[in-house]
Amino acid sequence: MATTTEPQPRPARRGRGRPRGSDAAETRERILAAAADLFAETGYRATSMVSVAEAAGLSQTGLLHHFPSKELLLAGVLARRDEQDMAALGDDREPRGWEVLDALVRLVEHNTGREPFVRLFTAMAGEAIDADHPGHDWLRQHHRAAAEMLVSGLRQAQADGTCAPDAPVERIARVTLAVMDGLQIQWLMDPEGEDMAADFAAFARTVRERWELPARVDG
Amino acid sequence: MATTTEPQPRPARRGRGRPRGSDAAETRERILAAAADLFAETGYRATSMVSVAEAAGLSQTGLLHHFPSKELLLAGVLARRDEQDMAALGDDREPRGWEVLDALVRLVEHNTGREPFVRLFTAMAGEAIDADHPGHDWLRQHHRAAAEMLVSGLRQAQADGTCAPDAPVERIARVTLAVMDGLQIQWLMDPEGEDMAADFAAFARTVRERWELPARVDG
DNA sequence: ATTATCTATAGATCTATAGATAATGC
DNA sequence: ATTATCTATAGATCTATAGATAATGC
Repeated sequence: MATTTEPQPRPARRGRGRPRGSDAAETRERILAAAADLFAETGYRATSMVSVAEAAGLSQTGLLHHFPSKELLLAGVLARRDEQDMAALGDDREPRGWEVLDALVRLVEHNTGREPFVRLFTAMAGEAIDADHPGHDWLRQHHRAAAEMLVSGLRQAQADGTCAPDAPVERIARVTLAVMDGLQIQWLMDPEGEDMAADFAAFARTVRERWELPARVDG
Repeated sequence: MATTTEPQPRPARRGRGRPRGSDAAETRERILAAAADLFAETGYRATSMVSVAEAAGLSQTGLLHHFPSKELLLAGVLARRDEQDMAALGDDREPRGWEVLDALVRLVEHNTGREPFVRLFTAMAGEAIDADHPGHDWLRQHHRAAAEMLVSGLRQAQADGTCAPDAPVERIARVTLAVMDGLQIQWLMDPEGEDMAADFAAFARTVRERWELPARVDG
């Protein structure tokens, strides 16, 4: 069931010229929101510009005025997604030891409430593996950034003695992100049935149990 | 880089009627192999029947003779994938306690050598989340079967006392499969760089360390 | 007669360009 | 003058049907 993207009836027949009170920024945002939902459901390649235009309530050429090509539209959608991701992470951005893991747990909890957002990522993770996909670099960048955040947090925990020095931090990072991505797929297949937040939190707990050291009481 | 699917030059100009020595079964297999690779790279929806026909070395209508619609072609590809999966698991099919986990570790190792196969699954996992996708039920079935295999193995381990009775077997199953799926994405993004078999084996070890009990020595 | 292939083609798309038109902003 | 929208349309596809033709198998 498409929650978000019923093809908006264009606000009255607009006819030719520029409509009274049209707002470029607002239209752009409407387009990006519609495109994000459609790319999330059907993927980038299988989504037509016409369907995006319809969902955003303008003609296909109206859409092309704001985004001159489909590829530029994707770029816009992905950039917007990154901004939203930043906003969701908030202060959790800079890693402070084990708190990176807590931040991820909070992020997964937060994602529970924004299915279309998660769906967009999963759709991209599926189709942008192909090196020729216009979202390929974005996906690589996204993975790299997430891994670096986790690794640098864990390294910091090792530095201040709260994480075992022999913990394989890079492996832990890769597996942790794999759990996140994998649980998202399962959750999207059955959003009512699966509790991905609880599963991920439980996984995070086992990681800590395995590698956390008691904080030194010095000073 | 497409490893597998260079558009096969059709074996000489074939012209109209039935070619001498044509073999339906062999042609079908050639088609399915080509389609699997293309669906794996570009996804189902974005792959055209013409491209499949070219890769298999016949005309588009020749392809339609063997698979009367694109949807039936997908069904054929997925059925073939399941058969190959069965073959790869072999005797590991029936779960015997902790051995299910070993079987999965072996499967991941095996998958390291068949990138297109893994790619097909990941592509489907991405696009078939959409309930309208013709592969949706297959994906659900695939997940269910995998989870059931793991769960029943772990339950058996609990029954014979080698797994802690309070182990959350269903959660362990979900997280384990999530790790598999997630590592596949990372590996496909960089098949040289990532060692998904080692990562998964390490994860499997931590699961056992956490929940395995020493076998009772009775009898 | 059945089967495996092809050519020709219909009918729907799909992306993008060209150019008209009406509102905004200097 | 610039901007936001539209109509019209070109040129590529894309799936599928109709029907011809040559080999196979009874």
